[in-house]
Amino acid sequence: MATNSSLPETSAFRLMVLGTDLANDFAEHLRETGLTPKHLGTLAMVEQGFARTQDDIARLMRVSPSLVVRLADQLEQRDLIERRRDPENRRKHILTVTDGGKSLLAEMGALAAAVDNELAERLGRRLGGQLDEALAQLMGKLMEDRQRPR
Amino acid sequence: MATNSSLPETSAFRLMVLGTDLANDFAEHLRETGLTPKHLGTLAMVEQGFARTQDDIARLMRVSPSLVVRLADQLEQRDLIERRRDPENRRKHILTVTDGGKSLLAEMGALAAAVDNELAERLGRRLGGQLDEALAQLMGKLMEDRQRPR
DNA sequence: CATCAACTATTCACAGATTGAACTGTTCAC
DNA sequence: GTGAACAGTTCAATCTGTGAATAGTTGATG
Repeated sequence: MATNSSLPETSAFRLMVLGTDLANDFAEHLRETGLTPKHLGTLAMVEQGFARTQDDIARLMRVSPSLVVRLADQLEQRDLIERRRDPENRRKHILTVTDGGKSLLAEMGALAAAVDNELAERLGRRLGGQLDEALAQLMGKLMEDRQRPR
Repeated sequence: MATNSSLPETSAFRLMVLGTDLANDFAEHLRETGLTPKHLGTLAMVEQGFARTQDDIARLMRVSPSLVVRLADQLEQRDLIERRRDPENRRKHILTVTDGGKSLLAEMGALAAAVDNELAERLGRRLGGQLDEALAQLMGKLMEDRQRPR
């Protein structure tokens, strides 16, 4: 019966649909800033310590290095991040989130928290908690997997 | 403490990241066909009975009607769907998935099932099952919410 | 039944996102 | 010291996705 996997009945598909739909929500709320969910992802990865350089971002988010240049350019223009050369390895740019960046993250964090509440409401406390736990674990594993291997 | 919602620690954010990452996986596997995850979503929504017309697709996936035209064009060119006028309302195009379309869905379903297995493996049977249940409920609610309201 | 607004799909031109190739400067191995 | 690999950048080209304008269809309203 495992082989009777109608695509729409899989968790993978549902995760994709729900995730991209949520990305649309974030995109809508970011529209006025001229930023995209990828900009937000960049900001979050840096603040969280998962990424230090542009190369890290490219690997974690699976986008081309040239796109990361653009994302970083635009974030820098808006004073949301700073780029400075790594003294240890002058090829690298070390990224840091500015106060403005943290403030944007907080704002989007509030939106995310509202969504979380809606999820909890829809699923009930118990199942909602399980979802949180599962997602946290998967996210952790994803970040772990992408730390080194390309 | 609910207000100390660091964006990267929210389920909403994780759902977005994991979902879009998964969409990349699907996109990669679809690359040879020249299709995108949105094409796949269209196919799935139609087969599943959530969508009958192009307008339904636009509403469910939150994309512009003009994009749906293109998606449908390309799916039709590849004989994955059929478009025929609704006799009851000749403005509408009723969409149906062809055998070829079902075959592609099955292929992608196999990929999705493999991902599901990996999820189950990573989370353990119990938590994996909870994730499945939560996603199924959320997906159902999403489809329900988008049946009528724009 | 004539009119007009809403609905569904379409076309088109455009803005924005993303990539790959070519290049610069830097580091590291030999 | 030479050359390969690495981090970042630039540029041109492609692909996605949208909004505006349009056509045909339906339904409501007078």
